[in-house]
Amino acid sequence: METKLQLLLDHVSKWVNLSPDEVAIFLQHWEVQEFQKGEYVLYNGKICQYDAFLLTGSVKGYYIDPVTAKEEIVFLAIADWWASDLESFHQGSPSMLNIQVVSDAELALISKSNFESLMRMIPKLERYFRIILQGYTSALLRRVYMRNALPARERYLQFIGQYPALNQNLPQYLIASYLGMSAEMVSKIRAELKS
Amino acid sequence: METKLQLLLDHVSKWVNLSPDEVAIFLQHWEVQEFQKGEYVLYNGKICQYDAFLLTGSVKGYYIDPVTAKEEIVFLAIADWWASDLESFHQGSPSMLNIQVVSDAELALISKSNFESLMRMIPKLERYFRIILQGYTSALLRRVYMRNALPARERYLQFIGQYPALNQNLPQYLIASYLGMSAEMVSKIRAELKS
DNA sequence: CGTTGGCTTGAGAGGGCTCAAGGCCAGTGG
DNA sequence: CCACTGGCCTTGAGCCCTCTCAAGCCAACG
Repeated sequence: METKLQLLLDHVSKWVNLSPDEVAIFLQHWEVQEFQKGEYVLYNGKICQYDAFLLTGSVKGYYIDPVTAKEEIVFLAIADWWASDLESFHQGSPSMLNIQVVSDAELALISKSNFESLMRMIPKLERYFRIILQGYTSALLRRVYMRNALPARERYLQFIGQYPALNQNLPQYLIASYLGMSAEMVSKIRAELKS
Repeated sequence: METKLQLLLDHVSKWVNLSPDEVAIFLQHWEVQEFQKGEYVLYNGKICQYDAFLLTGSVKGYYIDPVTAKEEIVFLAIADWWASDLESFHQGSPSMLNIQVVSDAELALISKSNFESLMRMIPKLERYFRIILQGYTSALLRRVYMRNALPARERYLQFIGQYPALNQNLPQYLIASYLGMSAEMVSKIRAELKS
């Protein structure tokens, strides 16, 4: 069981050093759960019970547009990424998002109470999460900028340059929505790039 | 001097309780600086030396599009908001952003070394910054979603609903860029709303 | 009172969307 | 072994939202 969490442990260890005792405590606070393609990690309207780290597979976070009834991809995640609705998780508010598994996945999950307990027992993990969130906000600002300033083709090129792994592991209609363009647009850009 | 930092202290106190001793330590780590309209807090290409909290006034963070040579607003900030390039500040990398004062402002500034020192002396501030960043990521995700899913008019309506203070204190061509639309578009939407 | 910065208004153009039809697998069941 | 199905991608036609460009207006200010 613990071995599956190695990926998460490695991730944390990039930023903070944990003693063997702390590692043991850390591991006790998590559970690993397997999800199959199509299963939901979180339904919109529900409260997000777990913060989740992806060990394998891929998931999408999306919002259903109430007018057009179409899904809008808010985030995509593969192994080594975090994937949850932080606002709902930390504030106990109903989530706006659906989180669904795109390809069979293993997730490391931590409940709110375990999260709080972990922060109390190993305060330096606050630092880890602060640093992770800093990187996340930077990435999101870039995403906003790209969406506002760049035409579809440039956005797609930036995307495949920055996240080749996402590009290879996810169907392109999800990537299109993530990038804020239609699936047809991605198809046309790809065709144009080949020539 | 210290009194000007009261706004910041109040902000922090919403999330963590500081003892009188800790408050004293906290205050020693900051400096207050006044900026006039048009002055730059950060130039792109430079390393962001300070994390900054706005006490009064307003600032804009923008990026100059290398192709069109136009400025793209990445964030807008007024009193009670944070405003810096976190990536540059924490990683010591050259900033992509310019940060410029829109209307005369007072900023609470903390250097990188003071920031690190403060985290060492009052570790629970890690928690404060983690929580602040959580809220920030949620706001950014909403912004991405809105940009992708909503037409200009709806984005503008959402904006004035959510940030009336920004709408009232900043010229509309900045708001337009922030929302990812042209200044003319905002003008037309406003005209339409009045009728 | 001329200049400058910001807002308004209108005409024309275009990037990207929608809609629709068809192609290409991979899987499933007869 | 092969038709059938569903999911995904492709291609094309037409359209619309929003942009660009241009001109004019108004208020603030030196």
